[in-house]
Amino acid sequence: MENFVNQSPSKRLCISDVLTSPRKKIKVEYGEEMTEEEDEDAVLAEFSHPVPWQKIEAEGLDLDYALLFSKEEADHLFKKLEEEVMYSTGEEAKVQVFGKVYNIPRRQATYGDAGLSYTYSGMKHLACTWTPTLEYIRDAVTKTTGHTFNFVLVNRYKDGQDHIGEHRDDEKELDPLCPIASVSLGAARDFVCRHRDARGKQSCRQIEPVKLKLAHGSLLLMNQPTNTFWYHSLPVRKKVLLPRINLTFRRILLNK
DNA sequence: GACCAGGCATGAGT
DNA sequence: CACTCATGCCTGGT
Repeated sequence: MENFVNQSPSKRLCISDVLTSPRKKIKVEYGEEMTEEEDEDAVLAEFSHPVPWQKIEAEGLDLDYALLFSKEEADHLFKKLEEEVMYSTGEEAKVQVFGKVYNIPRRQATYGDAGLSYTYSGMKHLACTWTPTLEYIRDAVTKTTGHTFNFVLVNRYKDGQDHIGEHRDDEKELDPLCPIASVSLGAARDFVCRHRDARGKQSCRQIEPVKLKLAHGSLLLMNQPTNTFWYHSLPVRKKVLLPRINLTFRRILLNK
């Protein structure tokens, strides 16, 4: 546990904890200065309260972590997603690894702008049209980060047995200028990142893995060039008994 | 018992 | 064409 990144909320905020909002930089301290611009825009104001971001950096790794939703709002969003999201079944829920076909150890769904599709792990997935709750969360992420997204991959882990193995989100069809924004709802889960050169028996480098606990209502931004050099996974955690829903918002390049 | 790292030995993508 | 490498499970260590 000792090499987990310290995510204690009591962490003292400092001047470097600054977020670039769509319109301007917002100081992190509470008792923020409200500008005329924000005053006018109630919708923006809803999510432009100072979010205390935590920057997580290592060689070739650049993450931003924050709590985006209160417990109450996150509870509500989780419940709505449980009602709205329809997950893949049958062939769409299988994956081929080392020549063998398996059912994926989680439930998965793809939503996004009309006509979009996303290919990963050799499978092409057509996006369903956005649900109201997915649009709401997407817009909250956009207001907080200044990035727009046209696609979301939904992963539901029913308990600590459900998981995802080490991989990179390095698909060619992703817009390299846009980070992947990962929203967590439900049970907190460990999230492990490993540098590509520190994997395997004859790994050429000794680089410590970066471990995070992704909390209910949190947002993790995976900035460039993280996905070029670092693999990430959500390992099995036998003691976790409750479900978690993860939304990874992405920008897919058109006409690809 | 929980967790982790390595092996897998086929096949798709570049 | 000759590579690289895998969003999975299993096994044997700690």
